[in-house]
Amino acid sequence: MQVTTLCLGALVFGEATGYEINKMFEDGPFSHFLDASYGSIYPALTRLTDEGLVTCKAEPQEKRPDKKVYSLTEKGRRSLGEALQQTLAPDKFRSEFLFAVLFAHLLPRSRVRTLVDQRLAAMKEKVEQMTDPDEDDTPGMDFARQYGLAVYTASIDFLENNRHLIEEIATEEEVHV
Amino acid sequence: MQVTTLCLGALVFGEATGYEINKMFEDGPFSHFLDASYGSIYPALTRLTDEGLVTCKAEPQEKRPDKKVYSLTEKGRRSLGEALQQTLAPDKFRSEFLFAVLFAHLLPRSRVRTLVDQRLAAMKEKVEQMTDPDEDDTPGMDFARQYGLAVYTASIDFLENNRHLIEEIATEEEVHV
DNA sequence: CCCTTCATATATAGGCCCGATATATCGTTC
DNA sequence: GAACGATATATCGGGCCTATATATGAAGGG
Repeated sequence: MQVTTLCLGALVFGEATGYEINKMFEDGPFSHFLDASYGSIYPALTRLTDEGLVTCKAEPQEKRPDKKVYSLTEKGRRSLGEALQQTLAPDKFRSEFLFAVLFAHLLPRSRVRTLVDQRLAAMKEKVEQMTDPDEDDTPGMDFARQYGLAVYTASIDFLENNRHLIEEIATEEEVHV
Repeated sequence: MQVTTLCLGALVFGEATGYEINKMFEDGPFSHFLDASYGSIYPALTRLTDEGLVTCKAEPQEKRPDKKVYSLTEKGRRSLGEALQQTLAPDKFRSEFLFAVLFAHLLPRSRVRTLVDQRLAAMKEKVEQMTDPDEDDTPGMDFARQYGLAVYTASIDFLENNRHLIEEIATEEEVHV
């Protein structure tokens, strides 16, 4: 699924600028399970406009670049619907943390501890972000939020209960350099 | 973290060909939390050879392309160690399934049910794959495997217990096309 | 009161990476 | 015997991320 399709999805929730769509991926409702950035969003919106899947009205602003507000067309809505009928890519999880863990026996114990602490902190922050529902969350967003909470909670529990396993196999602290 | 670094990591477990490294990402110990494919692995190995981080010995084969077996050099091992001291990228999760769920209210109920069923089946297959430890697993691999099990189990539980939430908001089955 | 930082807002260039494809052969299954 | 999958390397096209450029107002710290 390409960024163009993700942008169509973003616009289902109302008209938006490229800047606002980017925020949806950075902090907003998409941030927990999708990503896309300026380098793909702006070209995607141009392509979508060319194909008639979105419309663009430029709102002139003084001393700022024109704000380009995009809205979904009927054709765009249909196109999203079709994309959601296609086979979806399987969920994908990428973790450099687990990659590093594979080499725990080659790393100093302090480093392994730091890695676990950082991972735990990051996940706890995510949990805090996701704990309070937003008023205007759609039921789908609410489901995704709770799904995320369940997964992060399980991850935190596992890490806290099993971190000793990898910390034990790490290399002893060296007294001399 | 680039594919070159991931290849260095793969070679810590012993010498290997590009083909075998690819398998580590496709079915092997890396498959649950990393990905890389031929299009990046082969060029990476060439670059690593040029930089002296790995060595390559060609094993001639009859009626087959030469098998190129790569091994880590001392320089390569140090390079991996340094990479593991750098700040690691945060874990990333990408789910087209959750994207689709955001639009559950626009989809026919049968489609939503299919999506959930497929997701559950995929995760249960993962769990089965990960349940039995391999003899020659390193402790790090074992940890990663158990971590994965904990997360997938929690995901499955959540989905089974909450699927009704999104199935209820889906569009009623249409009797007429 | 100034300076830095952050937020708003669009856009592109460089480089990395995935997916598909090409080539060649053998073993297994239908 | 036909089709398919595994073994094995390699490249091309296109998509995407990171960093950067440009411009300004608001807010906060010193």
